[in-house]
Amino acid sequence: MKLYQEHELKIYNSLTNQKEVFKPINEGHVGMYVCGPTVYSNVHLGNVRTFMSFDMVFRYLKHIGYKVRYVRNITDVGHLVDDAEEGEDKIAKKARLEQLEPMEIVQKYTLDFHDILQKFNFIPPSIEPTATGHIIEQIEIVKDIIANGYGYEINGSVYFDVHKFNETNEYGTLSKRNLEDLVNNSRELDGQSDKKNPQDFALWKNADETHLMHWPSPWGEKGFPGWHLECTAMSTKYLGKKFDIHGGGMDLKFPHHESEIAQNEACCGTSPVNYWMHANMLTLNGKKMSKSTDNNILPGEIFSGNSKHLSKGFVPSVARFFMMQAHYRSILDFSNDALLASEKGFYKLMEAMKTLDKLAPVGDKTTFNLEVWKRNCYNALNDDFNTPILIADLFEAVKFINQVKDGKATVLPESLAELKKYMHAFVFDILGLEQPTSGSDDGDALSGVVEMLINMRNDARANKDFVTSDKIRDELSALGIQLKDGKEGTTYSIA
RNA sequence: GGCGUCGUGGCCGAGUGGCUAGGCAGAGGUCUGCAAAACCUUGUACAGCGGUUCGAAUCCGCUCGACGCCUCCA
Repeated sequence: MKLYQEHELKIYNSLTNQKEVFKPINEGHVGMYVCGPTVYSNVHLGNVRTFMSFDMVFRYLKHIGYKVRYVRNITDVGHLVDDAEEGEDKIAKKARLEQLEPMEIVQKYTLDFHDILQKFNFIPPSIEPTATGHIIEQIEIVKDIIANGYGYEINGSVYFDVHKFNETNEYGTLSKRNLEDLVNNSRELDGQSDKKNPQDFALWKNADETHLMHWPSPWGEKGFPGWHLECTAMSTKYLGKKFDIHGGGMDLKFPHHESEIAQNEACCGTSPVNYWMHANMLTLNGKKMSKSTDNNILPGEIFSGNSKHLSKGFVPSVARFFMMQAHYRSILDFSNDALLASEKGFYKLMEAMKTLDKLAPVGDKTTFNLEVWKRNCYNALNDDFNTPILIADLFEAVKFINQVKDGKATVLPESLAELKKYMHAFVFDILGLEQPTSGSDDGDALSGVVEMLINMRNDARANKDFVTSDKIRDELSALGIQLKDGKEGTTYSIA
């Protein structure tokens, strides 16, 4: 089902720094890899934004008819705390600090990660492989890289020879750096290194006595893989030596993604990815989030409102809507005020969706150009997934829906069905928003009680007993139930 | 120090060589017993200074400012 074939999907490719028409390697299929979290602490909000952007990409690709294999890994070993020789594995360090087995840490934070993403209404990826589950594949790749002359072994560790690689290939194509600059601008790192050059990176590390996670390899009894290696191993295994889309946060461009390219070229003879996509950072009150300076907020704190940065809690879809109102390649600043404004807009949209579901066709023509509107929506998404523009178009439809409700516009049955179909697709399927649960759905006791009070209030109003009617309205309002008097009678919503 | 991104109306946030972004807030109106909601009307923004152009907020240069990466981070 190619819904809008005549308007091609364009993706901004970080490799070329321009928008390119998307052409998958295999017609009708898309392979997409996104670097997942290192599960050594609670997933943080910026991380969520990145994954949310790709969740939307995943949703849209599926919507326009692609069969998508979406791989998002879990890094559960190998991510060093720093790049110096004394660097410690993040998982291992946390395990030591919390006095837990490394795999307990991994389990704890993997559960947290899944819990948070589920609350944000993410669609799970097709495959969610772990680094520890692919040690053999990683060792094989290291062997290939050594065999091809781009890796060297020293004291049980194996490093990637960036300088050697640069003689035959080009290192730095993605991050637009050249090796010479890297050499000249490398910071001096403390600690002596086995590396030939500071630019080299670890493929396999020898594990010392204190290391809890280790595996046997051709280079020693105890060792563990380097961070960049897992993504090469897992993307190659599940998507092939060359695949369509690779995503991740902007900050992974260098060195992580750059190294992935080098590894892939070194072991497979080809650059791994056709379209590199990088999501931009989320700042908090204008500054980068950082755990060390407490300019930081956890996703769970948004829901509870239990943060000094927030005046109240917000349902997950509000945060999702807020993020979708910005383009994924723009820096987005998270703040209480911005969230409050988004919340209002979000509920306006959700109210319109409820209205739409109940709307009946009226009149002998449709006073809204559905075709143009639909095309605008698809054009927005096809233009590098421009969700802010899509949302602006959605509000055009909201206006129309409310006008029909108020008898100021008309809609034919087929147009209404079409509008419902596409509004649902855009709002729920693609943006991934969710209608907040409220008691206004029929059936439960609360709605019966509210209906009863509405009837009592309307009786009072009919008798001009406004003291009573206002009392009912005000007290319901205090309980978070807001009454709305419309032409068709009184409705209500629960905050 | 090197590389890069960005600076839009009260706020958030798109876009762009000439044509309405949108949301929130504000103002006026319709509706209402009064509200709320909804609807209608309303805002002549694009850091500063030069340059290119018939025309620039959009292209170029410089200045100032913010931010990011270069070092674990999405």
